[in-house]
Amino acid sequence: MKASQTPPRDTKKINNLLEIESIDFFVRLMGILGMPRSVGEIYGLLYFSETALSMNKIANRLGISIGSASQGLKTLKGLKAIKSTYIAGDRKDHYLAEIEFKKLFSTFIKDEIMPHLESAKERISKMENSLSNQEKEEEFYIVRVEKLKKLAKTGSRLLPAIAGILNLK
Amino acid sequence: MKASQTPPRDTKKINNLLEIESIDFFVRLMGILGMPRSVGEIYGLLYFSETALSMNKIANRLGISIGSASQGLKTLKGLKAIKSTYIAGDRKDHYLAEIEFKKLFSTFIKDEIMPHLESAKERISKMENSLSNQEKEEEFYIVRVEKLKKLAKTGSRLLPAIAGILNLK
DNA sequence: TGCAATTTTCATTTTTTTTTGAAATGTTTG
DNA sequence: CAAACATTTCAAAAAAAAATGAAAATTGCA
Repeated sequence: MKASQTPPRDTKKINNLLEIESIDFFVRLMGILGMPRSVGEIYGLLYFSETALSMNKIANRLGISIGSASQGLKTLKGLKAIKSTYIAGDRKDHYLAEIEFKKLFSTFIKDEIMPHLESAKERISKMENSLSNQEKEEEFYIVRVEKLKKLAKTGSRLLPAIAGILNLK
Repeated sequence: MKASQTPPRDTKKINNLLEIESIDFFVRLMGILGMPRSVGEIYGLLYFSETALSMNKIANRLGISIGSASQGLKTLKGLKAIKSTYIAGDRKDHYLAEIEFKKLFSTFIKDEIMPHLESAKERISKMENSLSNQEKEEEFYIVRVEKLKKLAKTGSRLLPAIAGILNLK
C-alpha cells in the first residue's frame, strides 16, 4: 500500500538537523505522489540549500549513486520542481529548488493524472460497447455506465480546477 | 514511478469482455491511489456484478489467493468502497460494490491524506525550531519556512473542500 | 459446547520497483 | 580535435511491495 514510516537512509554526509527534517518531509510528500525516495531526498536537500548544487555534490551529500541522482534530477526537471543555473567558471550544471509548489502540483496533475482520464474515457466507451443488447436495456448496467461517465466528467472538471486554484495562490 | 501498462494477470476464470475492461479500469484507478492490483481487481469485478459475491468466489474468479482476497476486501471495506450483504441460508459474507465513488474518494482523502498533513505540520515546526538564531533572521530561511506553512494550510483547506464537493455530486 | 466452515494472519516466496555503477554518450575547452 | 570532465543509459543487484498458502483465530449453528 504505502509505507507510513520513513526509516532514514544511512546518510553519512547529511548532519544538519534542518536538512534531515527537510529531506524526511519531502521524501514523504513525494511518496504520496508515487515518486521514489531519491526524488524526495534530492528535492529536500535542495529546498534548504542557499547555493545551487551540482549533481555530484547532491549524490555525495545524500550518499546515493550518480545514476540515481541523474534519474531523480530528470524527474524533478519534468515536474518543474527544480531549475538549473549557470555558475561562472564551472562546467557542471547546478540545481536550485523551485519553491513554488503550485508548479509542482499543477505539472503533476497535468502530466501524471490527466492522461489517465483521457484513456479512462476510451475505456468507458469500450465497456458500453461490450454490453449485449439485453444488458443495454437493464437498469443495472445503465446505472453503472452512467456512474463511470459521471466520474470521468467530474475528474475532467475538478482536476484542472484544482490546478487552476493552485496557480492563483 | 508508476507503471503505465497493465498487462492482465492470467485470469482463467474471467472471460467476459465487460469484466475484463472493468477490472482493467479499476486496477488503474486504484493504482493512482497507490492501491495494489488485487484491490482494483476485486472492485472491478464487483462493480459489474449483479449478485453479491463471497470471498471464495472472488478469489476463484480472479485467480488470486484467499489471503490476497481477504486483504483486498479489508482495504476496500476501509475505503467504504464495498458493502457486505447477508444472503439467506449462507454463512459466508457476500460483497457488493458501493457505486458512489464520492464515498471512496472522500474516505481516501480523510484517511490516507489528511493524517499526512497533520504530521507535516509538526515536522514544519521542527524545522522552524532547528533554525539557528542567525538563520532565523535570514530572508532565505524565513521564506522557505513560510512556503511550507502555506503549503500545509492550502492542503488543509483544499482537501476537505474537494471531499465536500464530491459529497454534493 | 463442539465442530465445521469461513476468515484472518503472517512467514515465506514472488514480483515489481528502485538503486547501483560501469560503459556509452555527450560536452567543453586547451 | 583530443582529452578531460559530465551526464545518461541500462543490465544487474538490492530493496520494497504484494501475493501466497498454511496455520491460527473466529464464527455460527447443530
